[in-house]
Amino acid sequence: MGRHREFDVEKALDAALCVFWRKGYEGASYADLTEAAGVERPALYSAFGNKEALFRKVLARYYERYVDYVPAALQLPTAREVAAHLLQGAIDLTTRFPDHTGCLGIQGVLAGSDEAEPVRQALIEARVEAEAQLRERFERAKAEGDLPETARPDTLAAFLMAVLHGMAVQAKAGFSRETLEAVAEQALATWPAGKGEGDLRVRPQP
Amino acid sequence: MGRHREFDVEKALDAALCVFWRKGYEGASYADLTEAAGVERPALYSAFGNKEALFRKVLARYYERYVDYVPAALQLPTAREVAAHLLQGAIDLTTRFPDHTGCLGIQGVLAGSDEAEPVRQALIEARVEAEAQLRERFERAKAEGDLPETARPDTLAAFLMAVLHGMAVQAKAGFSRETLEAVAEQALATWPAGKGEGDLRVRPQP
DNA sequence: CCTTTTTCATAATGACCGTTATTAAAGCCC
DNA sequence: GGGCTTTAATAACGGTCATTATGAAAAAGG
Repeated sequence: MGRHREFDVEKALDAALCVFWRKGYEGASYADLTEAAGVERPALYSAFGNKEALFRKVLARYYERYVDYVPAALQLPTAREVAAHLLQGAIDLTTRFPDHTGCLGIQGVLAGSDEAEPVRQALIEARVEAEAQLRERFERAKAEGDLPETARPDTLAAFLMAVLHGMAVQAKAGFSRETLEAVAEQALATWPAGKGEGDLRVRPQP
Repeated sequence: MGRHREFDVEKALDAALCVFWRKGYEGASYADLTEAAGVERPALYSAFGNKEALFRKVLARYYERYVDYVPAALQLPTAREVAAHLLQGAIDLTTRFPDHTGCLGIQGVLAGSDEAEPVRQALIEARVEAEAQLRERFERAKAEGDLPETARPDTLAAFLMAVLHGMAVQAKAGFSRETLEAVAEQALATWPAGKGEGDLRVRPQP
């Protein structure tokens, strides 16, 4: 029983996602959030809890709906394809929307006040977990022979994450998709070749 | 004539530098700044102007005193040495101080409120200028033959900057110096060889 | 229809933000 | 040493922050 909720929770979350993406966790105020969502303050609190809880819900949504290329990439057959797909996916994500470029997981809280420390740690943990998945995938690739015996899966994972993070910083600075694709290609040029892999380009032509 | 200033302006700037480095521009409050500097609020205002002016002074100091390895690197004889020195310098800078890791130029304002937009743009411009200097250096290297004719100086500059930014993000997340050195080595593994350059390691052993 | 329950909107909360009067203290010139 | 200038310290400024009390509006049950 009781009154029905009038606003669309999904749309409100999407609006909050955009605001956090653009301004980061601490840079986004409730004035921004309520204006974007078209919903009054108490409605956001009753629906999502406080600001940190709202951000965590938004972050989960972000990973589900925008960073879904990561699990997809991890299932590709070779380590090189995994890396190439991750790079291309990150470029798409960080440059697709002109009004909120970059990556929420990076610019959410890179540095901030003590009050934002839990959120900052949450973002770090998410990145660490992603890197661990990547390392495990490359260990498998090494076992399967599509990475050479001399390859270091942990280093490759850390390197790839560094390039991804750096491209996210550049995307937030307004870099073009073309520039980022050149960066990705250069990153892949370093990629150790497995058995019978000679073509080192991002998207091999037939 | 008039009363002499009692606090050390240089030390106050150093203190503010540390605070901004740790918490970013908007994350640092005047309560933090005055406590770190041991100086009351009005003294900071009369000596440096408002928060943005203080940050810009701090940023200039940061480049002078901490990022001085960049102009030094640009004068090295080969493009590869330039890249290697930049990578090593960034690793040193971003991991040397355990209480303020990462890079002020990155985590100062990556994303923030509208009020921080001018500072954000200033940081972007500084990075763009650094990348332009790097590109020019690599163009010279190409002309001098220590980069091959197929090399793209703009791409190499953007790639190197991406790796540097990514390492700064990782350093702020607490990554160890050893990990970052492995990342740097992997980044250099792709480096296009000039005439008679075969050794692609970061620090060649005798 | 009336009560109950939930949501809505208005507006207020205390705390902290960056910034600045205001007043007292300290040093130089005449 | 008095007048003048600059700095120091206290305390306040208006504004915005995240958060919430309050009461009206709306829907369901009995």
